[in-house]
Amino acid sequence: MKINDLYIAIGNRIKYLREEKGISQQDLAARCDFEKSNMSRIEAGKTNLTIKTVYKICSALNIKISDIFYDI
Amino acid sequence: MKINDLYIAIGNRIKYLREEKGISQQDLAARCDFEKSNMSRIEAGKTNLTIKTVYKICSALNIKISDIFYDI
DNA sequence: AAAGTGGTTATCATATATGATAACCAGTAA
DNA sequence: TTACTGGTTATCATATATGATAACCACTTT
Repeated sequence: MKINDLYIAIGNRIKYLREEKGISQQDLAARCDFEKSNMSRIEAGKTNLTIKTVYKICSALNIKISDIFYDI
Repeated sequence: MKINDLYIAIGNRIKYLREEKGISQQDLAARCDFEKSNMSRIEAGKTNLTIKTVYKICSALNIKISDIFYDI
């Protein structure tokens, strides 16, 4: 897998898990303490996330980090 | 879990998986195309890894990304 | 002794993730 | 119409991860 495809897969996974919880991008962003624009960037797979950011998102979604990488 | 404990847990996990494969830090670093000093820093949990770096390490160890976060 | 292996720590420059702001679009409600 | 919600994109400053180098330690081998 190419690295950009990995970013996109992670973004898609976050989007899927977020929608599963029925919350909006801006809600999730608020729970993570950052702006909705950044959440959009993340879900679009436009950034090479750090573990800290993944951790914030997982905490906000109340899931484990491994849930993000399930089947990746 | 505090964020620094997460970094340390990930570093420990990488160390464990590396030793399981019976390779040295410097070998793993070489496979990842970076210096052994950086590998030491990573295993010590002194850095907030990016996905790209995790990906390089997993590729070098021939494991899945989710293996790094197993039980974390 | 000298050389090699495995690992740690400090330091630096450079690339880039993050956090923030603003402008924008589409759809819906008042 | 206006206002609100949900999302996207561009841009910027600042913080920091990465990549690299060097010095160092302990241990083993020659």
